[in-house]
Amino acid sequence: MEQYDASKYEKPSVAVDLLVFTIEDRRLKLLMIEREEEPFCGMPALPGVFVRMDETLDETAERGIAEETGLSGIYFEQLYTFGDIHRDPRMRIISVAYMALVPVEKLAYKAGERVRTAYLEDVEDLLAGDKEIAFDHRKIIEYARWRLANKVEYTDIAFHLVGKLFTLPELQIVYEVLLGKELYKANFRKKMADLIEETEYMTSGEAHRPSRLYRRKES
Amino acid sequence: MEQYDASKYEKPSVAVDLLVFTIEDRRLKLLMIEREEEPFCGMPALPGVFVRMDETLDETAERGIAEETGLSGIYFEQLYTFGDIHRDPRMRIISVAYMALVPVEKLAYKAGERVRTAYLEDVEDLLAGDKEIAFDHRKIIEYARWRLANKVEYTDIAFHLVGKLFTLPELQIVYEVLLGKELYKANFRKKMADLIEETEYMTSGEAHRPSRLYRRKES
DNA sequence: ACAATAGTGTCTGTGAGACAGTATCGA
DNA sequence: TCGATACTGTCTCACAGACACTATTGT
Repeated sequence: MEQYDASKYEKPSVAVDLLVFTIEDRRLKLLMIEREEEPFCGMPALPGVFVRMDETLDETAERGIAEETGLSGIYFEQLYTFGDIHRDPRMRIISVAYMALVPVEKLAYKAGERVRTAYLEDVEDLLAGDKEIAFDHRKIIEYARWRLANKVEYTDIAFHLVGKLFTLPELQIVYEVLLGKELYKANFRKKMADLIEETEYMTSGEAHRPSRLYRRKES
Repeated sequence: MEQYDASKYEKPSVAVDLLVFTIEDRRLKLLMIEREEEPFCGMPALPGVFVRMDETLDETAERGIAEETGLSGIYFEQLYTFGDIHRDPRMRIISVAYMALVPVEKLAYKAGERVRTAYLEDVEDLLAGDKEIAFDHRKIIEYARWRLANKVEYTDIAFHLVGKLFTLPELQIVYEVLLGKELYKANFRKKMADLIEETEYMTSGEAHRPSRLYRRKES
């Protein structure tokens, strides 16, 4: 890095692209926007914001999430950085992709106050077929989808897609959607046993046996 | 991203920092350089290069690896992007960290022709104590160390740290060093059985039973 | 013969997978 | 009572862990 005065050279722009995932009606959904300008006008795209000089990448991501959803304090993590030269045909933009996970109730709660026109799109539908997606965002979404399926197997990431209190059938649906396959409830409960704590609460009002509510064990 | 003309604003510089790992004498080693300028003059640092406008991030990483080691075609992957505001006290530099893995024989072979003064440092020694490391490179190295230990458990990443032909005891050492614990050879061999193929070759010349050479199964 | 390392056979416990059964609500 | 979903008990099988044993080289 020595012998190189960076200020003399042309620099790329740096942006953060956001993948806000949630689960609704047993389907994985992603927050998308419809582009209203060229290039890729009219096509679905990931929401994104440019990195400002006075904020870290994580702060940029937080700001972007707040702008799109009105929410703060939700779970997010850096995904990958995409740096192909012409990924944006206008100019060189390096994009640091961030993935956020929100329980759908939180998202619904803030939907009315949303600043920009963002909508939830079914991820499997979006990726199926050859539907066009702006920029290299298809690749980004495919990578995130893959990472999500992977991480659910060896981390507790699924808990970010349910609320503070949840039933085991509800949590099981999250796992099933992310893994793309059905699980046996008996085995699922055994596997989760060490990660959760019973509460005294039960669901009610539905035409079948109520379900106990659990919380995540802190440990 | 609309309504924002990036060209009007000040932009950060983007660099690629490199973590070239190898295993030597049953220890994990990392290619480091000694800084010869302020800031952090005299301190160990990761080699790094700035991203040029006409190359992707992967190409930047390849170029950097070639500059430091003279090698091309070795395994590398993007690690994480570090974007703290003052991680470089001179100016805003966003760093995309890349991790490369090389069998030590390859590195030794090219050591004579090295362009810059880089040297191998024992990673555990480097991270132990409070030895100072330039920039936020300690954090980057710790993250890479953690990721390596993690990935060895659920990927085939360890194979990149041995040559095309290797003995099972040799491969086991790689696993043991990355995991930081000893393994039982009988169990290790069973676990590897599906991933490797016997060759007709054996080691020779050492004062004990020769060892069969294997290669990675393509499958 | 001995030191040193390579390689094998086998027992055990744990945990995933599979499935059949019981429990409890509203209608 | 019935439909629907919540929840439990238990069998099997694969595999990780542990350990004791045998094999083959150079000196």
